[in-house]
Amino acid sequence: MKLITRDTDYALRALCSIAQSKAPVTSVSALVQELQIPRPFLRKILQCLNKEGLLVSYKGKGGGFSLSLHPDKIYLLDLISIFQGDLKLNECVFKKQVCPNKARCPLSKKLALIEEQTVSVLKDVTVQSLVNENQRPEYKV
Amino acid sequence: MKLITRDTDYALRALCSIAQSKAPVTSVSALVQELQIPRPFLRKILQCLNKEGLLVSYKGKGGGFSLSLHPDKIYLLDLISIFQGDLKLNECVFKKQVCPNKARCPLSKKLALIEEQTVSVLKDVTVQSLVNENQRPEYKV
DNA sequence: TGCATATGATACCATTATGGTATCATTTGT
DNA sequence: ACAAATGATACCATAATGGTATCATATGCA
Ligand code: FES
Ligand code: FES
Repeated sequence: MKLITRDTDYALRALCSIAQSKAPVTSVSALVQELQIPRPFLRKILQCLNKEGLLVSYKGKGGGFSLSLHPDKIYLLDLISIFQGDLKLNECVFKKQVCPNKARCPLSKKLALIEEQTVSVLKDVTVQSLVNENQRPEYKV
Repeated sequence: MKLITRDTDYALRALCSIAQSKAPVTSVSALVQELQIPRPFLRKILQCLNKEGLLVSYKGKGGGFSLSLHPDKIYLLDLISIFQGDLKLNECVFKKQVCPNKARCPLSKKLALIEEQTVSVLKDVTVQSLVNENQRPEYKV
């Protein structure tokens, strides 16, 4: 079971990379160079992030992307939401015949608890928390 | 993100149904009748559970399946393991260039924590815990 | 003994999600 | 004007999921 899919992953890496860049804008080429992500796929992802308001784009020569939010305000949970939809673990195990009394269903309760715990753990993972902090070299890849 | 896939779900329902049955063996026909699961798919699942040692099968007229373990010893986690493989949330976000220092990666730690919590919540979900207990009608479906 | 009824084994198929390409249009610095 | 960048969009390949189809084998019973 993948909690984080490829596009979310790539988006996260790209955002971290842009956040760490000294230049005011970062081009796709620079990111491809650094992250080794397939160029057209990365472009699609960045365009999406732009539409979602996480990036600002600059067209034309010397163009590229820059963050439109402080790295502290870019949450992994938002990326997951964008690329994978809302984190819903399981609506109900009994798909067709829905539980007559969901509130009393023990499994349903446990799934809800797991979801809650998961969100709680992920909620303070931001781009900021992944870069620079203690100079973690792994996130500069 | 689905924590529980269709076959795991169906297997769980079937096992609960067999556990609740008064008869010594339960036929596929009876289960199809009760659970409204596509017959050939259910057969495949039951054959799998038989191979895995969770069910005993009886061929021929009047045949069917019965539990080979006490419902208390049939864990949802085992079903998940059988049908979905081991519950690994994410080996590593950076797929190709693996972290030079995994132990220091904050995201990796969080994913491990989530996995741990998830297992911890699920580990006492057994067939027994889902049937009869307080006569929950929803699990008799 | 023979047959209906049940599971065992296995191969195949349809749909969807994921991961990725390809192409052309538009903007912009020089 | 032109090269260098992104915007938009349609398409494609692979794998996972969910499901079928078919034939072989075992068994209870008339
Ligand atoms: S099975 Fe639907 S909520 Fe319990
Ligand atoms: S990114 Fe691989 S363990 Fe942190």
